Amino acid sequence: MLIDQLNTLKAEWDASQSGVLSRIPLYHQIYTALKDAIVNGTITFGDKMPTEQQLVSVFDVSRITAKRALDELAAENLIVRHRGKGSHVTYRWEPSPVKGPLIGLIKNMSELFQHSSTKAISIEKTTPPAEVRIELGLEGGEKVHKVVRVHCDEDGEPYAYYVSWTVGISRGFTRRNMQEHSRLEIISQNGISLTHVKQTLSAEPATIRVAAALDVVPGAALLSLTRRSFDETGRLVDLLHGLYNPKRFKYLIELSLE
Amino acid sequence: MLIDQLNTLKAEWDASQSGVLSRIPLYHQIYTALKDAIVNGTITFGDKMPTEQQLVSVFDVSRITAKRALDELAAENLIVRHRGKGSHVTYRWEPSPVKGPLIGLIKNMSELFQHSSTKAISIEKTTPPAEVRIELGLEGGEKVHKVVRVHCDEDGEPYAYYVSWTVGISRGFTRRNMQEHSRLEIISQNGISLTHVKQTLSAEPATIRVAAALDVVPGAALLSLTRRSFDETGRLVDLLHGLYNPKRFKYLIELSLE
DNA sequence: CACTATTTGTCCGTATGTATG
DNA sequence: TCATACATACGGACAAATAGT
Repeated sequence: MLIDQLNTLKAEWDASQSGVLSRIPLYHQIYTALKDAIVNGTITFGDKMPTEQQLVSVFDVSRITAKRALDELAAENLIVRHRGKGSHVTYRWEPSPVKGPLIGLIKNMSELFQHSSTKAISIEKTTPPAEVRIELGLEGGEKVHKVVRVHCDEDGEPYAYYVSWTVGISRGFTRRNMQEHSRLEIISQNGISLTHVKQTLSAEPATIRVAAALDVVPGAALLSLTRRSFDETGRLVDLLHGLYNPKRFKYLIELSLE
Repeated sequence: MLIDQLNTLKAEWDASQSGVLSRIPLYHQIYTALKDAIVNGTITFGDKMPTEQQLVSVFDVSRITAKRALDELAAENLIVRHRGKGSHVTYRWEPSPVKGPLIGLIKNMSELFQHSSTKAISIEKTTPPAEVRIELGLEGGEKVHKVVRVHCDEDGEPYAYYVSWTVGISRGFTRRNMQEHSRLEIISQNGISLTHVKQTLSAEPATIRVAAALDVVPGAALLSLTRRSFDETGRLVDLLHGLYNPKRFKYLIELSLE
């Protein structure tokens, strides 16, 4: 490992020495910094790790602390340590190919629908929670269509979890019908034309329920999409909340600049 | 605070009890869970906090640990504590779902730049990790410009963490210059015209370093953006990886349908 | 008014983990 | 390896303020 690479690690380490990080043990912070460099391929197989003395001088810690950081890497078989020779990386980095469906704007939605299978978990007419009720402009006990779905890719692996609330639907929201037609098609069949859409993308941790459906651990980071669809009068008729497994799904935006 | 709200917190806490988080003190983890509930408005002004004994039984910790979590909240003036009465929330939550800036397509970038302050953590020429090296088509030891930045909103709260790798830059990547000009402007000044951009949006958990910079818990779900910028010959010249705190930042897409 | 349960404040001792020199 | 210091976490004990019976 080059000394300036080490200084780079130190610089970023210094910049983040506030808040939560200060509560984490020093040796573990150094261990993490070095581990990141190894698993990212910045230091590759066979490279020499910084010596304990280098870590002592660069990170300004005691030798025991530096030693422990390296020991933990050795315990994970990321490096090997030899007296007189130093520590060397044994982890072989391999590029991870990106797979899974990519989605762009809403036009691609129907295409996406063809290349993936949808499983409706629940279709019901019920009273929405307060947040949703206010957004849809509903009275107290009014019921609307709630649909929970899971999308799977070609291999049958789940990658998306949807919860949607739709007002003004009188027919078509049946399990059989939703296997053949997309939700937007059914809304259109009910005489509602959606003219305006607002989407926000964000991220949120997986709840236990969603984690089980998407085959991830609870608390895992998920890409989240909130789509508000308005009709020609500007009324919100459809509220969609989508959660995506980032391993199997990415949101692609491609643009040319002039 | 209702007991089932507390159990919800505990469930989320359990879910994230793997990996990095376990190195953070118990009292601080509980403190964070409660603080999130307060600043998110789950528990609002005047509400009663869980008692020390409730925390003890729900989180299965000693009273000292539970007490310290509440004491830290009191030290931040988020709650007040009284003998015999319990602890009550003094923080007034205002319902602004998105405090930070909203961003759409790349045209808004310069505008975004004006409404937020940028802090460059490190600017240097170094050898990138293998992943980046392959994408940029570099030989083994070649060095490129690496810039790590943090964006803050009007209140000075950090909401974005950027790491960028740029090839073919000979001048202008200095700390002073980057305070006045955006990175894309400097690239343009170097005679490189970016004609094509590919962006993918995804989600990933915060590393301890990023967590510290963005003032979130390690492992928290972050919105991630990867932007690949190409010049007129189709060569990748800039690789940007952005991480956004979803509490302060959402990616808005607004479209009209025909 | 006393009595009691609740809830926080303060103190003790002990064990373990972290970090230095 | 040793001695030292500090932080974390546990269990327990008692005191003091509050609210209800």
